[in-house]
Amino acid sequence: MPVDHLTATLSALADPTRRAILARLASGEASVTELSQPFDMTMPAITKHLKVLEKAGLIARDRQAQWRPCRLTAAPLEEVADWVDAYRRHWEESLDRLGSYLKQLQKPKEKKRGRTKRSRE
Amino acid sequence: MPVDHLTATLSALADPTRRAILARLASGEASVTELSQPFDMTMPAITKHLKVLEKAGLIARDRQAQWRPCRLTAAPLEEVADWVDAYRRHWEESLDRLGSYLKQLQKPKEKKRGRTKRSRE
DNA sequence: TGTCTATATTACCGGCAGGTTAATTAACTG
DNA sequence: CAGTTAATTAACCTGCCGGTAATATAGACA
Repeated sequence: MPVDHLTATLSALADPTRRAILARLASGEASVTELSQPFDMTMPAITKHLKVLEKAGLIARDRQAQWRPCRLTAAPLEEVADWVDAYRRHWEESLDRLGSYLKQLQKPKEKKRGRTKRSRE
Repeated sequence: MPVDHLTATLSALADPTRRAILARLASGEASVTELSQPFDMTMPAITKHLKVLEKAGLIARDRQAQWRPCRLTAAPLEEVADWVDAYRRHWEESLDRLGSYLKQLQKPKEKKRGRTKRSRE
């Protein structure tokens, strides 16, 4: 129960079962029993996972008779997207470095040795 | 030590200390002592966090004399970005719903003629 | 009413995550 | 070589997490 919103969201997402639940809910509401079908796991376990997701604000629960269907509320994911996006430059840069490293492998260097056989650019 | 790559990454990111370490490394290499400065935490604790980050492939470690500086290797974050992006439609949709709800509030001309002096909020 | 169905709650357990202190390795320095 | 600095390892504690079984609650329906 971290006050930190992002931490709560990422903790919730860190479990594969919970991600699977979200994936299922992406295609529409579902009851707890429905949600528990694909998993080799008892219902209380699923209920616990749902509580974690609910606290993170990733799902919401309705109440129709004895069913308490869940639906996806994806808003907190935007915060995750924003956070990770701040690092986009870094992973793209490393791809660039890989690219220029490969390029550098196939053409002789220009800096160190003064003027030798330079190719274009 | 989950085999699941995405799970390892998200688990690593779920800790605020580890995210702070990544943020620090985004501005350049740092030694373990440097990294531990901002935190009220002993060095072995930091070492453990670094191990988690390293297993997730989010940092790499060099070796210069008795220092073992860390640097950011952000590649795994791309997987996170891709995963969360699959849900972008869902949170944007809910924003759309909010948007049209607000719009509907301030111009009730066609469908509903209400205009019953709602309190703002 | 009683019973069936769907779900939640309680109590419990094993294991791991995150922290500590103390000891240890590794590399430089005088 | 001894001493210092940097970092890791070892041993340990504690609390939470993910699971279980058993029980309770709430609504549907005979």
